[in-house]
Amino acid sequence: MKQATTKDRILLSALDLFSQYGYEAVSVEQIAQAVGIKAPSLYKHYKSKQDIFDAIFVEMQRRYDEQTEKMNLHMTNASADQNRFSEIKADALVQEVQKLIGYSLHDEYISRFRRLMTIEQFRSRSISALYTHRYVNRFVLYHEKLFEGLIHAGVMKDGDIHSMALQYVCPVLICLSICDRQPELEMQTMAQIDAHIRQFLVAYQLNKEKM
Amino acid sequence: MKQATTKDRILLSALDLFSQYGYEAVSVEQIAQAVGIKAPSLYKHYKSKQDIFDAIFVEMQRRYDEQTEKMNLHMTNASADQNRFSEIKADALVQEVQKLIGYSLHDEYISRFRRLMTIEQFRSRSISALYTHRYVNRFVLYHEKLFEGLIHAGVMKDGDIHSMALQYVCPVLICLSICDRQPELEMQTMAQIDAHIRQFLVAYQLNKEKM
DNA sequence: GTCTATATCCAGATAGAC
DNA sequence: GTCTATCTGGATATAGAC
Repeated sequence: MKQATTKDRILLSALDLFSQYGYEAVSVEQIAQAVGIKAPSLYKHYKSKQDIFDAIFVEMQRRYDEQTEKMNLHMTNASADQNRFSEIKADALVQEVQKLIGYSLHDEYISRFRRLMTIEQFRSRSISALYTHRYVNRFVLYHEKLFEGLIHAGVMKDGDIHSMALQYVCPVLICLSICDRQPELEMQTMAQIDAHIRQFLVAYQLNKEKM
Repeated sequence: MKQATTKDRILLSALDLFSQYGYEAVSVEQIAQAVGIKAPSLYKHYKSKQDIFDAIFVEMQRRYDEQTEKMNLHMTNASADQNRFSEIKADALVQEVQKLIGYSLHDEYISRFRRLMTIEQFRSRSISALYTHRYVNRFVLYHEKLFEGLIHAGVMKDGDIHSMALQYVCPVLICLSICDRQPELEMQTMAQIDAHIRQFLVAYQLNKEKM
């Protein structure tokens, strides 16, 4: 575990500023100031302002891949997740989702990068597509598979799995976006996620006694 | 019905450019060029670039109020909506939602302003709050009231109305944001909204025969 | 109300000393 | 690897002719 280099600190400061004000609105001098150096010194680490922006994307892609790899280990056998779900203890499920959301909200790289993506999403096709994939479809697709298995296992009511996945995932995503925008609402938003998950289970969990 | 003045055309062009690239990234010269004049001419209509930005917000607030007033006339007696819903013909409901979404997507002011809000949402508290209210809470609150009435009328299953409203509204909002980002996905996204609404009715509509 | 010319300013980036 | 000094371009905005 090595300490953060100046190059790393520049990247994080730039990410912080870009994610709040947008790329164009932030000057190189501001970034340098946040790091505690003068603007020209910064050019020893990155060859241009655009270079810093690009480096942010490379770094976040690296972190994303790293994370995805871990998750794959955790669920190559997607059945593992299904087993966890098939008991569907509401309390445990809620806690797990909230833990993930909390991480996603408070990690200084992940949350800032998501905000950066949000405000730069209309600038290029590739960013648009990346946004939809990473912040919407990935979660929907995961839950489609999960629900498919749960229906097959007779734990969940049958239905259109894509719509069910949307109904489960989208409220969480919207709550996340609210917290990104208004961190002061985090507690009450978390409570809404709690209620949402429980209501979803009421609506879609198969009541075995009645079968 | 008077034709658009130069001042109006400046506002619309600026809105168009700001909504794609952000305020800072757009130059006054670009706006002028889009209108077909030179930058200095623009200062006869607005006293600064910031003044144009502010005028956009004033104009959109005016349009919003105008729209809201119409809707209030249409539903001061919220029961009117409940009556429409209480029959809940899926086809009609789907069509109505898709019509609203289509309008919201293709109106040259509304869609651009929503994109502008999206990319400027982190720059000030007031914009953040405005965003959450206008693009999330307004719809959730409306459907909470609606569902409350429908449950009371015995048309819909009982449950946590806030969560139910989230599950109905959020997938639509997410689909809208996808279309804002990737207009080429509009058709398939509309189909997803269709399926979502039908699935929601399956999950939450009370089956009267079984009562 | 539009233009050309111009003032002013500031940001990104480089040169070169230490 | 950091600094000061500086170059350069481009942006906002103004002045004043038509």
